[in-house]
Amino acid sequence: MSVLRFPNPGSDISKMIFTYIAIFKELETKRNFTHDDARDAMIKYGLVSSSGAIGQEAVRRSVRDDRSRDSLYNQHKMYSEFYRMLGWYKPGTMNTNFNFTELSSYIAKAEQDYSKRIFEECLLSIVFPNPLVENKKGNIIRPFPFILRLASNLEGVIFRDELIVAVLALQNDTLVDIFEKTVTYIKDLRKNKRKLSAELKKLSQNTGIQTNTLQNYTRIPLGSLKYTGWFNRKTIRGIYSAAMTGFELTKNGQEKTKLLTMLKDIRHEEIENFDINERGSFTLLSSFVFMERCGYDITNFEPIIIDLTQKSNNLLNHLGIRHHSSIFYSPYQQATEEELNFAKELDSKYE
DNA sequence: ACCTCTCGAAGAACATCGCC
DNA sequence: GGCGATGTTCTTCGAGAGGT
Repeated sequence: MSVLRFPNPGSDISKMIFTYIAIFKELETKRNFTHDDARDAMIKYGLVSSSGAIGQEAVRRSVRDDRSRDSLYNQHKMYSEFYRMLGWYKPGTMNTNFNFTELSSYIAKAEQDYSKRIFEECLLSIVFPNPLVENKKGNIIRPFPFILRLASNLEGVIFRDELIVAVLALQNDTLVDIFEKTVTYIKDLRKNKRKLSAELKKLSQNTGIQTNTLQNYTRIPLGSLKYTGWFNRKTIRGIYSAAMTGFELTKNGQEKTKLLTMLKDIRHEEIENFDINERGSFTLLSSFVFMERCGYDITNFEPIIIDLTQKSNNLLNHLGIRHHSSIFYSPYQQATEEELNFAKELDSKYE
């Protein structure tokens, strides 16, 4: 039994995006930038504080001999975990330095609306396992589509602690009937609040993780549900015995859920046995689909897309994909370095 | 080969505020 | 007045660098 862990740098998503753009602007040309480099960029824009101070004073107060106790260092460390999940950072030469992914320039240079759409797509594409973030626990899950689907099958509402016991604690979301089982599980919990609390406590005991900490894990997920406008946070009465803060699907969220049902959720494991020509072509193809879903016009690339579809034909058939628009796969978050390099080279040949 | 020590990743907790 | 959200700070642990 293990729990999917999200870092807890905060829950203000727009700030995290703004921070990313600031870091990108400062370090765009730097290869293998470190936590300290990024910290300096954050400081420059007044985006972090430490011990009640900002700017260089914050740096001064934050620095410890033991780096693991350095608060600003830790802040960026947690940001970096999330950016990696989103496919915005990729590992550099070491575990402690980073490079920007292809997406970075789109995010930083995009109009406000585009950066939000890119965030949404990346959020939906967060999936474990993946090559960017190690997850030692081994949970297999694409959490956000699962959450949307759950809510829409449960009176349009989901609660924080349900998210922990039913989603973060889920071991494998690809098992047959797992979705239906999870719905039933939550319906049963909803008979009374004590049952939910008991489940949370049980999970805490089984995993050795404090309930406090488990709740820390939900900050980014819940912040994201709000930021995207898929959910509203409000006091919900009538589901549990007492009134409780919950998250209610908006019209926006309902539409997104519906859209997702038409897509084929692809995990890297399903394609890893194909040869690199197929995988590389598919990687490039999926990047066009990804950008289109972010709102970019790709009609000019139609001939390339047709060619790539042919080149990855076996793979697409294997997945049961008839048209590229149903591909639900983020190359920035799921593809290996080998596949990305192949795709890049292929792309340059088309120009 | 084994030992030691450092450091970063991961994990946990504290502090405070606002709201029901 | 208690709960939840959030920003911030503190703790644990194991990998691996470097010494013997």
